Amino acid sequence: MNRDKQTKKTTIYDLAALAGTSASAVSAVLNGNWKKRRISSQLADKITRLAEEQGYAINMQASLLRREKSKIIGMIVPKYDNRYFGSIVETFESMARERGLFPIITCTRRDPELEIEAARTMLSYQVEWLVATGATDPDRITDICTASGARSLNLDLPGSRAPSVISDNFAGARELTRRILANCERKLGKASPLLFIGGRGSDHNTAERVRGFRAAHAEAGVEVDESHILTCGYAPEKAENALDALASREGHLPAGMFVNSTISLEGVMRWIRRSGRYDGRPPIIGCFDWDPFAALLGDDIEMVRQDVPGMLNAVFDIIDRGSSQTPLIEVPPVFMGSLTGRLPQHKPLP
Amino acid sequence: MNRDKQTKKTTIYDLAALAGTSASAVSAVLNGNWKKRRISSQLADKITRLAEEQGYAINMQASLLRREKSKIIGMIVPKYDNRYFGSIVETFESMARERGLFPIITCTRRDPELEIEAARTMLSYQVEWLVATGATDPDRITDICTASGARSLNLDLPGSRAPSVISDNFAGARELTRRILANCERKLGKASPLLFIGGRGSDHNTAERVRGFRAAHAEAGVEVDESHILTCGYAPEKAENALDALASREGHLPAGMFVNSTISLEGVMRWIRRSGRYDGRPPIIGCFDWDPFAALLGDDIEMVRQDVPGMLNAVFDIIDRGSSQTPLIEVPPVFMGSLTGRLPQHKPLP
DNA sequence: CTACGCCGCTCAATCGATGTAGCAAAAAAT
DNA sequence: ATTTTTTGCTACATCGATTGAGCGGCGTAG
Repeated sequence: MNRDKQTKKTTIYDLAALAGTSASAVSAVLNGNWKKRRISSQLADKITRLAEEQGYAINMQASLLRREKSKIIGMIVPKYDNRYFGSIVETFESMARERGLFPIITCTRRDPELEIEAARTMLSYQVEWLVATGATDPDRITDICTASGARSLNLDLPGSRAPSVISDNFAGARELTRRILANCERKLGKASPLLFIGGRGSDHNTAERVRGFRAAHAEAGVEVDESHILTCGYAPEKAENALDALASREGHLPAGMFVNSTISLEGVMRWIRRSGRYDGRPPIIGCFDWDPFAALLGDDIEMVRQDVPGMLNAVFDIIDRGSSQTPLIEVPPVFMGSLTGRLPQHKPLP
Repeated sequence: MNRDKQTKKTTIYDLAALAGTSASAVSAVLNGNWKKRRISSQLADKITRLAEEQGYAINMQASLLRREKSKIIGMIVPKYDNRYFGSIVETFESMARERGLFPIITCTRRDPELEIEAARTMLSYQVEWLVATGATDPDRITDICTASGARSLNLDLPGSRAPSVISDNFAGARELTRRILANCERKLGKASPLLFIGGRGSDHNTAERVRGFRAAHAEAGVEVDESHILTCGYAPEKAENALDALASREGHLPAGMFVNSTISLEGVMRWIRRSGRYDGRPPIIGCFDWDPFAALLGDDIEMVRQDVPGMLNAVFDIIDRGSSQTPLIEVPPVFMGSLTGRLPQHKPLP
């Protein structure tokens, strides 16, 4: 066990040699159960000091190989480039760390292949839990995890074989639509049917939001124009193209819009600027998602903010309890003005 | 080596038993060097098929413990909540994966303690490289890495003991300032000294940007007002507070502003709305950083976009070459209109 | 004076994958 | 027919940390 200072890393065997003791003692001291193993505090101190001096860092690979629990928790996310997912990832990381778990996160760029590959890779690293955020095929991921003895959990988009935590898309969308309709009425004298743009028609969230959109129209006695429901996908360009197509086939454009995400809103805003079709009388806009700058764009653009801390509290509740049911938890989103407060923080551990 | 189907994971020993062969053969087949080890293709096929059937996933902890290289690459970032860092992380991940490296990323919330702790944790996981993004004390991280035989590399903020890849802050800020001054002149008839807001006076980037800011003023023959250089920190609230303080002590506010990041811009925009001090004649704004919505805010808010793909190309050039010099690489940022194109993608591997 | 227990530690097996060394059988060379 | 080479595989040590079992020595009770 002779090692060059620079090249090789210090191991417990090196420390044992230096301290004139055994590797077991060093291990026991450094992982904190030296009391249980009846190591004297003199020896403990000596070993601790030596470890410090030598800049010892445990080899997790070795440690995890031996232990039964890895304390690693994985998350896959579609993108990092908006506030919603950014905030999910940041909150997830700090809540995981609070619990002594090591978070590993991977961005799958909305690529179904990559989602599966990422899940497999994470299982190779022995994750105990995998949180699949906005996954295209959550049940597939659940199956892969189950086969490897890991637990999985869906966030943002629900699956049927693992617990799912999502926004209350129906109620959120209904309330958002109400507000846009009210703004229309206030500004234009009367409520007129809105445009729905963005999202995939096939995904649960978009379907629920369309349902809320319809419900609010029905309440207000306004008839929905079916050709104005444009679930064209999430990318900004897709929204732009959809609007181009709509504008070229219709002379009259809707006075108000329900935009299904900030990603789509990016395309919508660009199109409004570029096309000049709304010059003078900008459309009344509501967006299912929040962004600090987007919130400042119009005079009163309505934004629903998904309650990220609330959703992650629910996620970690499930993890902490380790329950094996598969509930669908719907967290109400929050309505907030552009200049007012912030979301509550996630609740710290007791 | 008898295992319950559900609870325990399949290992190469299980597969060996099923195939009636040895663990070495299984290992050789599954990691692809069975030709070299002279395993017959019949056996290889059989093992591959069995692995597939059993849903075998390699135990990376065991594999990495045995191998000399981990192929793990770490990155620490201050925040996920803006486009700059989001894009850095996303590009980093995909470039790492292209090279067969496994990226692990941690967000340190601009907390110096957490930076160090995160670095140590990553070293425990045997990272071969650690990219410290926007670190408060990059050299400390370099030292910790060196002590463990890992390489490190600074991104966004430079250090002195490891290679650093940063934006060309001086030239970028000078050009941005020129443009803001030109916009002032165009709109107001004459160029007047600008306000500089955001960033930490102590950090390299802010210092360089202030230098560029001064250089452009000097070129234009405009004198800088020293009391209008507000390096108040990055958080939105800090910018708001600084503007409050400025407004309460001065009657006349600057006609134009150089905002040091989108984070600070968030506070600046909120303040402008809230205070009403600029009603009617909004300030001419330039921002050192880019955000799609912020770009749409004013009529022509100037934004410099840091060349993230370019910076990460430089980062991975260093990693690929494995050179041990410590250069400071300054990547020119890009000026782009709010409605025009996108940054070039990172260059794929040959 | 023996017996029993506690203290403070060490030994050695183990986790799963890897790779070197080596072995038996078949094929090729002499 | 014997030697050499090649083929196709197995045995075993190894990576570093963990942990159950166990072992001397000392103190104390009987």
